[in-house]
Amino acid sequence: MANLIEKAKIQIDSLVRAAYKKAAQVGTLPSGATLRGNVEIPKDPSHGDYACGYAMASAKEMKMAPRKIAEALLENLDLEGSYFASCQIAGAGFLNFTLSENWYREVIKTVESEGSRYGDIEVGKGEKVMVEFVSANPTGPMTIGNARGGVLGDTLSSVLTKAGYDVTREFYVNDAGNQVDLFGKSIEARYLQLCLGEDAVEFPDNGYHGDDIKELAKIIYDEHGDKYVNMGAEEREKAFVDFALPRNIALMKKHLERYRINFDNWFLESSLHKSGYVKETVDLLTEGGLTYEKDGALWLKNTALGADKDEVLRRSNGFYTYYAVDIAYHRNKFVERKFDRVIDVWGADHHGHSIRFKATMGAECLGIDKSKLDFLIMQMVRLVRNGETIKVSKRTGKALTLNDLLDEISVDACRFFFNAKPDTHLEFDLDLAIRQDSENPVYYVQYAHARICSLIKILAQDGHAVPAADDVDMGLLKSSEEKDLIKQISLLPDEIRLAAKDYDPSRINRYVIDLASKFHKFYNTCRIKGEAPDVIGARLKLADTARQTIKVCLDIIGVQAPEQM
RNA sequence: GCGCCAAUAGCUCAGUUGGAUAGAGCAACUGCCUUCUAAGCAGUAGGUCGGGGGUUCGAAUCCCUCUUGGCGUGCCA
Repeated sequence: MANLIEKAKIQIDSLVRAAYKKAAQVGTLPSGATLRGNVEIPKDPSHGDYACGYAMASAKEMKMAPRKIAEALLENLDLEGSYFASCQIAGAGFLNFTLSENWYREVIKTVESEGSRYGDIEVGKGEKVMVEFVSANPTGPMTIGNARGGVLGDTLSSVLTKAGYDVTREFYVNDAGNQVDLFGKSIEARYLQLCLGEDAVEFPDNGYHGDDIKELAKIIYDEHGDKYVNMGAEEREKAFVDFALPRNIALMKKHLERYRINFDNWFLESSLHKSGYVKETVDLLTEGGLTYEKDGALWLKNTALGADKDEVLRRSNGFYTYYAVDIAYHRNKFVERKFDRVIDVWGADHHGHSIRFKATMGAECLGIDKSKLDFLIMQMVRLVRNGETIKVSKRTGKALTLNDLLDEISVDACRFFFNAKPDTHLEFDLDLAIRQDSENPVYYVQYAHARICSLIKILAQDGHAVPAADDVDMGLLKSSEEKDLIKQISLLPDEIRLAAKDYDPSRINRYVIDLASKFHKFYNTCRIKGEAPDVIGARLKLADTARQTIKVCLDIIGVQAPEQM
């Protein structure tokens, strides 16, 4: 449960503070100054393992040259028994620290004792968090956009779990409202076309043109023939929706499971209507003086809450808008289910909505603390095929579905690919993705894992088991490749912290690629078989520690860690 | 028009939240397997960090402005 990086940084901070105290007592530095600045890991290894810029940051207050301050601090620095072997002054006044054996042992021992829980930290303090994601319309199959949102939401949930939050994954099912009516009308039109001929019925404006709608009509037709032709339209549409919607929802569940996403909860929009919760919520807003009527519709005074425009809550035909339902849904999340924090993973096409919606959440009468609602806005996926951008749209039915995608690309490759930084536009080149097998970085990482497994197996045959950390002489791990690998391993808990703080699970991808790279370098430089027994033990232990850490990362991303490739 | 997001090597992207000489992976070129997995490693080459101002010891990073691209601005969701 320890964040190794923080441990090291905190230790440097207290070591330097102690040094300052001593220097002030001796009189080489002015007393009473507050030491400022922070500890970092320099990107250039020749600048030490850890570095701090206290001397520069304090120069103004102490009215001394940064280098002079650094010298005074160094003179009074006592590294005895610490994680650090030495400290040097460099550049404008940086204090550069070099790690000691104590530290390397600490890392190996931490991974050994924490195992699959390595990387777990406690910043979340058990807070109840909901991550709502995918929430695709059940009127059709999930698209490539849902593939991205799915991985982001799922991986973010895993990251937050490791960061110590109590996470609930939720899928919001839009099983009511306009688009469901349109769904029914679309099936109806296809059905009647089957019964009466292509030209007998006009397809509704804005209807769903996808082949999946035709298939649904065909299934109904095959089973029931033309028995619905003479039925009243309303009754018929309802029958079709009652048949097709649960079927589509079941299919989404199945496809998401294939994609290794399992939701804790599937929340039905219709439940909010049935229980009267939508009406109750809108009434609250009216009582709070935040609504008005215009042209027969009920409006929300969202501008009074800081938004750039007002919103319709109830249309003149008496139906509630998605906006009203969304307010009710979020009131349910916070007020009824008492989540400490809610994260909605939305596409960039809902960005404007998210800003206005956040303003609405500030309405006092709702009893919600709007700062507890966060959005993870992900940019759109541009699908490219044969060098051409394909416009993704469910309405026109041209979208590539998630399930079709998984027929062509492995789940591992797909999950790894889509776990990219949320705020960049992602270009998905289908031709490239299909032949991505040996090119995809996911295989680079998996290969490292398989290599280690094989290594351990072969050495076991020679009678060399992976030793316990206490039986390893850390002093034998002295090459830069070995040290770099241990240092990389030590970063994981801090990566979890940052990924959780920034809602950026793609950090784990970058981290584990780096980790695999450090391992491959170690593997090529440091041989194991044929070395002296204590060297074999130390290196085997290091390799196994790397293996465990890779496994933890792949588990977070939802990618398999193969034992052989 | 207004709002939000972006722009870094030929391509896809990093850049530890203001730090030291801007980094990887693909693609190109050169080496390394009779020894633990070559799906790997080492090396070469590739840059006006979209343009211009400003803030300071110090800017790819913060502020202003312009350019280009994406998304939004519905009694759709």
